[in-house]
Amino acid sequence: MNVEQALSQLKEKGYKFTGKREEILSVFAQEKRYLSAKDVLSALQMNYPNISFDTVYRNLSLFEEMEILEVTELEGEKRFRFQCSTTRHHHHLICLDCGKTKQIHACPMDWLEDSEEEEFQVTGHKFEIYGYCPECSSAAVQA
Amino acid sequence: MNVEQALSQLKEKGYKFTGKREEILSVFAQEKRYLSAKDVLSALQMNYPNISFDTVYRNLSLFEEMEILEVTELEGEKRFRFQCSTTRHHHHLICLDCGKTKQIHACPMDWLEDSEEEEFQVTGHKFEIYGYCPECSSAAVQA
DNA sequence: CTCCGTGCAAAGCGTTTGCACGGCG
DNA sequence: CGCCGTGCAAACGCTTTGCACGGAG
Repeated sequence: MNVEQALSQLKEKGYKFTGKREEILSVFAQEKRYLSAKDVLSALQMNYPNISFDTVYRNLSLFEEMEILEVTELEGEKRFRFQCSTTRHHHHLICLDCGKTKQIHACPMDWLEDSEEEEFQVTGHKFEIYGYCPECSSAAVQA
Repeated sequence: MNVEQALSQLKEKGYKFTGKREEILSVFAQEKRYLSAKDVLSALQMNYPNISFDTVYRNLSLFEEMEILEVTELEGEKRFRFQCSTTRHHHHLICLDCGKTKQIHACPMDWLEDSEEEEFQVTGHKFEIYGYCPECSSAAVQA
């Protein structure tokens, strides 16, 4: 997935093309890490000083719905990142400082014995590993 | 862990014994599932009609700090449950409807190849399976 | 008698929604 | 030129905090 694909997906579904939408997408395309709504707002304020939280939230929700962005909830707030892969199921190591991620292709659900979940009607799961990426952990040592 | 142990732990650390604290603990001891602050408030309002959210939150935080309760964040709100085990690491299947849980003793961290996490300084992880317990899924069918 | 625990009220934070206008298609 | 996207403002839900009083130790 890249910005062009996302934009044409918007067009297909009858959503309009706007400079703000393009820029939100390019921020995610460049950063490739988890960002909060606040992060996105700050990034957009350079070129759009009057942009509001509403617009950011509305577009983030739209992109989530269209599966252009992945979402997770971390420390009480939603974080979004560009979809790594629409086809392959995966999990992440997540840097608690900068939001950078590393993919993990193994999924614990594959290893569970069926007996473990047999009584429950399973609808989803979450597996995330938290920590600090090389850059952020070395910064922490200096501080 | 049971209510008595929790109460004596409070005493040890110099915290006072109050009827509300005891009742919050007994609610968790009886329910043995994830409850939101609102759930706890409702439960306490029977015997303490004037109890406030502040008291509930303050005590939940205290119990969390003392490791009497486990916490997770689900659908934008904190949920608490009585500590299953202070010694053995575990994960849960969680019913999204009633908060009931089923322990899973296997931990995906044990199965990961070390290479996967070598660059990150890992501080924690979350593995939860969501779904509906037998009671709640049969209720859903009827509805 | 001394703090700690509590209720009240207000504020805090992230997020959502109603409204009217302006710009994309 | 019609409707979607936007900014503004207000409201929302969950949680936290300042204050003064009352009850546990």
